[in-house]
Amino acid sequence: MNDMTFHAETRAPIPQSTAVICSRCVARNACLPSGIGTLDILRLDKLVGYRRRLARDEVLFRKDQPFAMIYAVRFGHLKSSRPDHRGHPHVTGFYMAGELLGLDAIYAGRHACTTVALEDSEVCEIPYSRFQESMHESLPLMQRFHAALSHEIVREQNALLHADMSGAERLATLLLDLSARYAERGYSGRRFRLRMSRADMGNYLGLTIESISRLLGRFRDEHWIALDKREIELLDPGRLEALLSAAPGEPGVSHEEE
Amino acid sequence: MNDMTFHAETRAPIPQSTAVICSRCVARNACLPSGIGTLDILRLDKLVGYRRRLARDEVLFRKDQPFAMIYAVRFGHLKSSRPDHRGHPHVTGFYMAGELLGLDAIYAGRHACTTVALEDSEVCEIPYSRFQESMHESLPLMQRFHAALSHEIVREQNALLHADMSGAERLATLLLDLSARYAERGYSGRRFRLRMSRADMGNYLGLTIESISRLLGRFRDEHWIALDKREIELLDPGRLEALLSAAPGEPGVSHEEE
DNA sequence: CGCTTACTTGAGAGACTTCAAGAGTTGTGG
DNA sequence: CCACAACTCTTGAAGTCTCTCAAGTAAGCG
Repeated sequence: MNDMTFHAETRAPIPQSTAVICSRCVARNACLPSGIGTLDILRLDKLVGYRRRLARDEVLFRKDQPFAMIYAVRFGHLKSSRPDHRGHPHVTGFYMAGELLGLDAIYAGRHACTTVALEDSEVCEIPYSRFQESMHESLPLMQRFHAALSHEIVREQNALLHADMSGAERLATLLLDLSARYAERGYSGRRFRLRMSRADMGNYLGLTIESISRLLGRFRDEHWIALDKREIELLDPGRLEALLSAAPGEPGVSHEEE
Repeated sequence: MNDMTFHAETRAPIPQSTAVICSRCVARNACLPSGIGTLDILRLDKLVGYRRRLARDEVLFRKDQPFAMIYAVRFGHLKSSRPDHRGHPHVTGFYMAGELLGLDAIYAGRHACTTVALEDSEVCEIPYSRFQESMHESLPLMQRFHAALSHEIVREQNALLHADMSGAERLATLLLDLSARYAERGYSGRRFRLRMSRADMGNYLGLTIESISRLLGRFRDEHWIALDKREIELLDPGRLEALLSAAPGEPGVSHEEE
């Protein structure tokens, strides 16, 4: 449960940059090094010379800032948000070890969202222009990056499916998504800590904080989850999945087509 | 109004493949050739040797099909959809001239959505492996492609902001988005034809067909739009934008931050 | 230990959905 | 070329879900 926790005695002045080696990174299997050869990992090592520590609530980059770096999460958790049409911030995603940040900035040359640390975290800085040169030299590296970009598109599409889901379904989706991502990283997908506030969850899912609270309470009462503050245990993941697959009166058959 | 209309006498047997020249394509400014040099456009020409015609309702590719090509829309309109957690298809986007299709397939090597033509349309086929080789040779081409991928991420994020919007706001967003994309392409952003059914609009926005119908009716009654079947004219785009920027009792100031 | 922040819980209001029916379009075959 | 069938869209009424408003409790931080 206390897996990915990072204890910082100080919160303000934190060492800024230290050398890093991808091939030994705990996040390597979820990150750019995944699936590429030793030679290309060495290339990454030279590229990713520095990492950056962030205290909780510290901003990694702000919307509209000029784009220069992409970032890979080493440990900790971050959230991205961008103003909606009303100017209110809307959470667009949560990020954990191995995931890439800043990809949405390539298009316009400026960051499309603001990203802050949900807890003390560390990210690798990858200068984008040098990264481009490396990709130009290494086809596998380029392919790996394209896959990462494509993956991000698919993830956004998944989030898009929330549109006509009920509150319970949306919350179940988030819990199962987090669970799967922890499991992918070798952590428990059954017990984990919700790094974000109820407000962030609600904002991300398009629900109010009160609805989140009530839904979590309902899930707890149904014994689908156990809950203690932000510690959560999925007692019956199957029921959560069932929430999604079967609608009232509908079989869970996957018939697509328009 | 009849701008992008394509008349096909026959609907079943359609010529499948013809040579194409990017530098003369009407969609070039919205497509891959945009912003790259003449030399690289020639490179694209050699790459994009063939195009494919689609009759209305014809499937371009299906979810889970092996990924081999990306596609660029020459003319016409298409929609992508993927099954939601209930197995019902959910529209993930509408595509028009110059836009790229199939980007979400790079990650898994299989298409993540099913894409069909909303009307008679034509797309360019770009063999992905050969495209990769070209990008490996040409840095500008690679950069252009990264921008396209990043753009797609931003677009998905925009759609994601729908989460806590009212039905009226969602519909206004779609109408203004379509309007802007037509304007970008040199067509009227004020009068255009809705290529998709009310059902598709509702599905995309997470609303029922009845809600779409009622909302369009309300917009018409308020004289914000004129409507005749699927022909629409934005009589007062400012009011539609106002719907989005100012919430009941809220100034439209853009204060971000968590 | 007191204040701020995070979360929980309750009651009423509003928005969208669901169910149901009807009108308008489009396409096809006689 | 018209008539019927299928499909798309519109409109109405009741129901449900989530939001809004309002306290109140618990936890974290100085």
